[in-house]
Amino acid sequence: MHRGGTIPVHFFGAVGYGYKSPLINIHGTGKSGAFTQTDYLAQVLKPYIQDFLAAFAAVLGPGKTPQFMEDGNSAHGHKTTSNICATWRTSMGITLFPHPAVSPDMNPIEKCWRRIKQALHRRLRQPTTEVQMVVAVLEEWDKIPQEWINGLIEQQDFWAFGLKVANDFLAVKGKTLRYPDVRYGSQTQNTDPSWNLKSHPKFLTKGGDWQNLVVVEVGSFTEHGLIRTFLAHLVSELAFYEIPISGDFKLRVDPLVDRDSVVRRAHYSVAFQEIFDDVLRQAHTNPVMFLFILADKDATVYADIKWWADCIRGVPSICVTSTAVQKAVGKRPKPTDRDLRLANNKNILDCKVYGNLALKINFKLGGVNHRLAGTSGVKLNTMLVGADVTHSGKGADPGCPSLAGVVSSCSSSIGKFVASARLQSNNTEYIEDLEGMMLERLQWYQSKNENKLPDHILFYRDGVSESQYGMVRDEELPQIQEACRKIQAGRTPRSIQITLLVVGKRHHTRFFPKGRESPENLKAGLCVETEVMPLHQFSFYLQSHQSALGTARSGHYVVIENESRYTATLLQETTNNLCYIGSRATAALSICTPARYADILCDRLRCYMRPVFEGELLNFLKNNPIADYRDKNLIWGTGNGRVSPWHPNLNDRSFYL
DNA sequence: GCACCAGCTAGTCCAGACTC
DNA sequence: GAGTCTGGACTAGCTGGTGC
Repeated sequence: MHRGGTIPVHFFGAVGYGYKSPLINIHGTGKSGAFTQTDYLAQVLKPYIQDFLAAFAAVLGPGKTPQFMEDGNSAHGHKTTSNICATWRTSMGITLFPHPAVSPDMNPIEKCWRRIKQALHRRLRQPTTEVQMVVAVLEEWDKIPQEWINGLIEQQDFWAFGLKVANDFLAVKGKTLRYPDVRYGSQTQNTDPSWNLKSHPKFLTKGGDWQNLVVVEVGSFTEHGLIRTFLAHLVSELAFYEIPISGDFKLRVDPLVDRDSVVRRAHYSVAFQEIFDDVLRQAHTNPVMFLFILADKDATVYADIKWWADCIRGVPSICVTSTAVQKAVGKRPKPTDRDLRLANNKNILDCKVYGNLALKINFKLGGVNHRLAGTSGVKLNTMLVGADVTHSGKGADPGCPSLAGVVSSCSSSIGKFVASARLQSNNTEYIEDLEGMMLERLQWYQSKNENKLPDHILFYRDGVSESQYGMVRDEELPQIQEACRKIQAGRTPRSIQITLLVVGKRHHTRFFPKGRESPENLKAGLCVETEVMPLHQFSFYLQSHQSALGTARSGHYVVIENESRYTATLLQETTNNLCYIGSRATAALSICTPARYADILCDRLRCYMRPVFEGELLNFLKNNPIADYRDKNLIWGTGNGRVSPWHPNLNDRSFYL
């Protein structure tokens, strides 16, 4: 349990009919005190659980076996049978009583935790230290009467109100949409929900050459031979895709991970600029792209690198952690010459790290990796759009702006998406300057299509809950329409037809195949549009991806506007097809690509604002207008008044992916 | 009628675990 | 490297109860 807002403490306890265990104070050793599988095994399972079960068995009497239930916390190790907790339980002959995910009401211990929290809230003198909190929780645990616990187990609240949980799931009819074929180079492949590059390793269009390869090691590596091997493999791999690399500049920057974010960001900015200037002096041309190899996985360093590369220098960048380097080198077969590799395709790209890096490198150099082989279902001359908003979260200035991002394509079939972004009022989900961003996107589309505007816009809005559908319809849709009117020189009626869908991933609807004893995920392409849908809403669930672990979550798509007059079937198939155009991986995404890209763009925007989120700039910025945030040197842009923060060099690139 | 509080819901971000 | 799922912590906003 965790008592939020004051002193965080963690406990383990067990209850049963006629039984209440001692309460054990436990401590997480993971990041920020997170409780890990190792902690659970060492602090709970090994020292206590057998005694608890034996004591409970004694209470139950002969012939009855205690049932042990855990919730779905990943530290309990339920996802595989080979982790340390599962292995230990198996070796001890302990079996688990099933507990449905996201169902705290199904577990009586949750009500005990709630009782303790409520009792602590009622105390006149609140604990002010961890020791006081531990003592207080133990006192409240002791006060819980066994009769009350027995009552929880006998009769749960929803039974008392006449509600019962059905023994069976609700049966719904679904349909399976076909996997679209994808095209790499000149080859068309019949795809599964995930595929690889072994049999079609040429990209659709090649990006530029990687001139002046600059490798920057951030931090100290004990094993330099490892990086040399990794780079040799990478160069060899890229040659296979006909992406030549010239130049070879390897440099190192000392990390400043423990310093405050302002000093740290300034340090990296100076160091990287020196490297850039040095390469320019020697090679007489600008570096095309930077490859950063990070000794440690550190989100703050990553944020500083991306801020410098995107906002200051305007150069594409790729970050690889030392873990990935080790993984890649360890798995890669011994390098052979290209002819041998061509003759022996099965040895190519057997390590996903090199393959994924090749994907990133090609599209960051301006290439296009693949496209759908047949028709996507998207209407002719359509601009695909994705939009999302992210908020500052805890720890930041209460007035810290939220960040809105929009991505768009220049055609309906190729997966290249470029972006616009804005700062906006704190914790505002509604996109305040959607009109301005849509105008930018339409102008870009026009510039790429011989001055023609799209006939249709297919707009996917991410991260909006059911209570906010009205906001999207009444406040965001009119902005999109206004942008269309403006770019058509005020012409009324507009000729650009808008179809707008809200995409939701965080809902509690799950689908399972009927008649299977062991639960397993349905195949990718599952579409459900009846039974569980509201009567007067044009919406559907679509599980576009194949989930290898856990219970697959379907995307929930709600149609807010349909000026392009898509039929339900066509919109479902189109949306499913659009899950296959993501450039970063060789797999169908769980939500359609424009929405996913908008989500990724917002993650990148958070990198730029990281010093504010870390609280370092609050003295300068607290409760200041958005313009002050926008113009501050070390965050959004460089204080030169740009609306989107990144360097104009990147306006035509999918640099944020 | 107003202020305050607690409880609840729904949302976000994050860490951890896992697979390809 | 990519992707996924899950639970925990935290927050905002709404609702209903209580006291003045």
